[in-house]
Amino acid sequence: MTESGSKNGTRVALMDAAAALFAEKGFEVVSVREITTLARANVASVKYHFGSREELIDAVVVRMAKPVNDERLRRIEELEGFGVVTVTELITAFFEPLFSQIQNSPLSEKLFTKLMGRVVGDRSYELPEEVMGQFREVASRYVPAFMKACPGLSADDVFWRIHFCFGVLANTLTHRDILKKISDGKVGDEKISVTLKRIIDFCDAGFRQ
Amino acid sequence: MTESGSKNGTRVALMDAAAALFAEKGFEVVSVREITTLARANVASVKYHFGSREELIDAVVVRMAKPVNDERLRRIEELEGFGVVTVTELITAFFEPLFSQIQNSPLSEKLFTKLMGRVVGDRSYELPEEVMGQFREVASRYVPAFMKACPGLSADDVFWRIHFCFGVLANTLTHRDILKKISDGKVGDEKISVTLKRIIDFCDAGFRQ
DNA sequence: AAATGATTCAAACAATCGTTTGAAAAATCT
DNA sequence: AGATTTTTCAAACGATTGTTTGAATCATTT
Repeated sequence: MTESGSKNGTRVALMDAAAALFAEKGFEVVSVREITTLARANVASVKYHFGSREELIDAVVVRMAKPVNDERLRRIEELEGFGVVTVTELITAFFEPLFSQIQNSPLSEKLFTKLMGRVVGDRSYELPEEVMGQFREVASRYVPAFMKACPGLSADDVFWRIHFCFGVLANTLTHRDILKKISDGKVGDEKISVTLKRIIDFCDAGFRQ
Repeated sequence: MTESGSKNGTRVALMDAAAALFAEKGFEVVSVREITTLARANVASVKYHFGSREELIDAVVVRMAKPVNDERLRRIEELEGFGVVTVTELITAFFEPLFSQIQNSPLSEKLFTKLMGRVVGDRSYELPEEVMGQFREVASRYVPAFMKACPGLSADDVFWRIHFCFGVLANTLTHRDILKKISDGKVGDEKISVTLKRIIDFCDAGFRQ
């Protein structure tokens, strides 16, 4: 047996435990022993199933990112089939796939969201090459589409604004709970789909200025 | 001698070295020995001058944040003296003070910017209580001002959009170098004042929608 | 110059880190 | 059933972590 059969109990338990801890604390500050303890597995199981701590992180990140980038490609293909594409449509097609797997995830909505924020925004570790490749492909499709949708803008402007959209997204997903603090608990309780709508509207207005 | 005389050589050398390393790598992943080595000081000097690693981080963060929040208060006071205040003015008054000390800093513009991004955006460590207090005071002045400047918006909307502005700011400052990568080196070389103008324009449009 | 206080230093502290070992246990195959 | 492979496990590996010690050195004061 080599791949994702039904009896990979420990393997997925490790990934699930790691995902929950990474979401809460960040990739760099979670120890192998924390993960194995939460997963009720032996310390050595990480080395056995993944090779190293770093490769466990990679596996968790790939599991999060792969379906996202796949659907991003699917959606822009669909969009461009219809002819003219607007900035609003591009931003939506780029952001919405982030949550397509939220139901299939072993994580709660809160943790899923937080981990996704770290995956797209935390650059204190290096993205696995597999994800980098996916992202390069996504970028090669979306960047020209943004250019075409904004004929008045220079390449500089487009790149910067895409970067800003990333910022809004990553920070909001990772630190959605902070809003409750700075608003004395009055703001911040809503489903991620509602928040995503806010994010898209904000980025859309910022992008189109 | 107790405070900031001329012969606090080691103390400020430690803070400068720590600041540079925190900027490059983040607060959590820099060891005391890295800091003392860069500062050409003994390992024990951190304990002697600051008490602990955590308190050294606090000292560095306070040194960054104090002048920022002071000038934020000064500027909103000045603004409100003139009567009606616009969103654009508020965002500008909130963002520009981030770089008022960039010339006085021992760090390069690049590192200063990156560290400032981490100070405002990295929540993997707890802000020192002193900075939290400053920030609560700043928020108590700016949030109502934003409310008043946007009479049509609910409190929820205002809080969320302020949060989004934070996201753009923190992510852009911390990861300004990433833009060079994703644009194949064609975009990303400009003074921080130019980038700040972009950020303010983006946030302004996003806020006012 | 002698005394006092502030600072530096090499060395070691206990704790934790990711990783490795080799044998026991479990599952699978012949 | 026996043989073989896969998986688990307790224990220990060397390296690194933040912190602590106590004596040596420096600066300042009496």
